[in-house]
Amino acid sequence: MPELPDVEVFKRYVDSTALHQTINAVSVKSRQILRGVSPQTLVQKLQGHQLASSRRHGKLLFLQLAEHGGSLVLHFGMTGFLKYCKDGETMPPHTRLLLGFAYGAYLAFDCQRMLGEVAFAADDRAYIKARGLGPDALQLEWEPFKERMATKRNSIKAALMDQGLMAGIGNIYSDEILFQVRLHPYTAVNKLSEERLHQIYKTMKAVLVQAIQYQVDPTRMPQSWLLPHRDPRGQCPSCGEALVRDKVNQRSAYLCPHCQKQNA
DNA sequence: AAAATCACCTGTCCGC
DNA sequence: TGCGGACAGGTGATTT
Repeated sequence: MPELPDVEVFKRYVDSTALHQTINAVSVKSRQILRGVSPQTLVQKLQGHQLASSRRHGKLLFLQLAEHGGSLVLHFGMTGFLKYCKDGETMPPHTRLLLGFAYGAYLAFDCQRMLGEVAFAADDRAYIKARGLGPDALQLEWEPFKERMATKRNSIKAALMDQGLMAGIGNIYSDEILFQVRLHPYTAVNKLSEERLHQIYKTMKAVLVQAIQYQVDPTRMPQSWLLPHRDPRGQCPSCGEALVRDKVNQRSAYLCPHCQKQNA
């Protein structure tokens, strides 16, 4: 679930629910998801403070404390999500971190597979740099996009998902972008014309922006998109041919063998 | 230096 | 019905 559009939806969810409330309880349910911070330190940094603002970079969500107090950093792995629970609502089943607010509400970070991470950053920019992340995919301009792609020789799908090149795109949305530009995921980046690369860039932006507008819900997305059909038994919404599941970088890549030819 | 491979977790679904 | 294995929208460390 949690690629750039998903995390953006999480950000807006937090913005509309959990900001500007004093945190009066911090509960680490699974130490294992903490990255580079002890439970004690996390409690000390958060307890008695408020989440003042939020910022997303790629798939990372920074929940910023007021007055240079640093940020709680959330990475959602493959199964992470947030749930703001009002008084009486039960927390989700795999809650790993729980922030309790006044009046009984709380914010739960649920992460079934434990591949998510909770960290603390004194400085967001420094943290992003230390993690080796490239620019956010929605902030990246065409020229730097082109220059960064020019250093790559591997497949276009792997390049789109390379978080060091740019941050935010994962397996699902790389498939969607490549479907919409009718390009085979194996295609080598250095075989692409500048014109083709520009199409990819424009499509990437459009897909990410629209996915957020659709609340990352495939049932709201146009039937002409790949996502609503991205299933082993799915059919291409353009030509009706059966979709194929292939492997790129150990990940499942869905594509239409008729519409997405290499060298096209 | 970049690209491929494996490892890390939990839960579900598929095929024999 | 039962069980092993593949698979799931993540990344990091290690090897090539």
